[in-house]
Amino acid sequence: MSIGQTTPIDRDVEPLGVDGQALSARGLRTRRKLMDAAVATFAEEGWHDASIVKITEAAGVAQGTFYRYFPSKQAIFDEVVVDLNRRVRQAMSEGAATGTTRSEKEEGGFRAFFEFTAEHPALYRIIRQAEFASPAALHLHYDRIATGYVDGLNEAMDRGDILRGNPELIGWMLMGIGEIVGMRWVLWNDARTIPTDVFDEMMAFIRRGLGARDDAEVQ
Amino acid sequence: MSIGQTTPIDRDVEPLGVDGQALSARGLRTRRKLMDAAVATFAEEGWHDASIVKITEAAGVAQGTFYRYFPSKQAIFDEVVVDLNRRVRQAMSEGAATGTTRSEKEEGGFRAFFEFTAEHPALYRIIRQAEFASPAALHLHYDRIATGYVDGLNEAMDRGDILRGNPELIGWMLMGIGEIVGMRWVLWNDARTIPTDVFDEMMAFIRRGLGARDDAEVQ
DNA sequence: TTGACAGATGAATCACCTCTCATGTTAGTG
DNA sequence: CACTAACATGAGAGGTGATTCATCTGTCAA
Repeated sequence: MSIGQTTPIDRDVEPLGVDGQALSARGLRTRRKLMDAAVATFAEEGWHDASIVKITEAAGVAQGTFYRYFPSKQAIFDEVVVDLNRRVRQAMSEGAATGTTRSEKEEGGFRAFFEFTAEHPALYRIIRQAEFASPAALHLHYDRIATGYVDGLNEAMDRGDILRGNPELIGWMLMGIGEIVGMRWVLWNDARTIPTDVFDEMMAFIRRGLGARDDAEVQ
Repeated sequence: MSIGQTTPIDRDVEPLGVDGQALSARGLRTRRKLMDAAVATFAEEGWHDASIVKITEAAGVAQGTFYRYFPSKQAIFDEVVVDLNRRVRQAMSEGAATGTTRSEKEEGGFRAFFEFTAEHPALYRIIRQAEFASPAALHLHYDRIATGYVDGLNEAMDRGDILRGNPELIGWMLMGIGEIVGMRWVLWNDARTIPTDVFDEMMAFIRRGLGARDDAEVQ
């Protein structure tokens, strides 16, 4: 892969109850219901208005049940961020893997990102919350995505496919472009995906910025 | 100016009290104290933790006084966003005006943006809040900055200084790059300004992306 | 100096929140 | 089929928040 996720996507660990005990199948099911409800509720209502009452209502469990699985509202929020981050990187990685040429792979990652944005607007809304709700989770989210770009960029530079430069900076710039274009043309348009002409021009800008040479089959 | 604010910066209107009455010099002073306190408090504590109690305490007035000037917490937040937006665009516009060549002007706007970010971290923190606290204000913030780019980009295209393309898209991409690079290298580094090498490489990436021809005196 | 009114006050209201806990329920095992 | 450990419940304890309002104070024109 050229420019996309190459670092392996971290796997879920089987979660425990607050008491540190392993969970039964039933417990696991309840915990998942709470996670799903939390994603939806945080995305719709925001950190503060997403109360435990609303989350547990959406999950169809009692308030007390929440505290069998998460020590606090903060804890479930952090886990939601990590979970969404893992999923978007997974999607980008898979998107990049579909192409054969360097350029196709590059585009595949971006396209996957925009599709994920369209299907999970929660990602955006929750990440923006994280500035205050959980700065550490926010940091981690951006860092992990940027890091995902670095290996691919280094390889592309080694092959002479793009100009040599600071891969971290380039990774962050690509992320910034993707984020703002996704917000403007996917989220705000309430679109299933980004308009073709916008996507194409964006990719052309990026290719010129990277100093990309013409396409070549990768590997 | 080439790529920077060209649309005139909207001026403040003299504000009124909640009852619609004009304010005396004393009232104006109190209102300003509340605005300043609100910027600082929203930036430090976030939308929800920035209570009216804390804002009025920071301003040195009683809780009740707040409601003589703002009908609600929401109202002062919106006004804070509009105010910061006006100030950052002002700064970018002035930064762009210092250069003589197209390229210098282009850089001047970005540099001013990063300096503003370093001096007023509140902008970032408050804008991210706005996703939930005031989506309309968020929308307006980004739209106004993007619009500011459009005229400059159109002129540069007409002169043949940069490749022809969708100026709105380009404006948004530049904004996305500035925002994320500012977050990573100014805010997170707690830096007085962006490192030179990062800034230079960012500008080089942008110039290539724009398809900029070599420098020429503007006008 | 005084009258009038804009400006300022802060206790009180009502709403809602997180988190705890004593108690009830479920499901799988011997 | 009884037992028991894991699971689930929801009422409330203990807080905090936005907003209102009856009342007081400062200022300035006459």
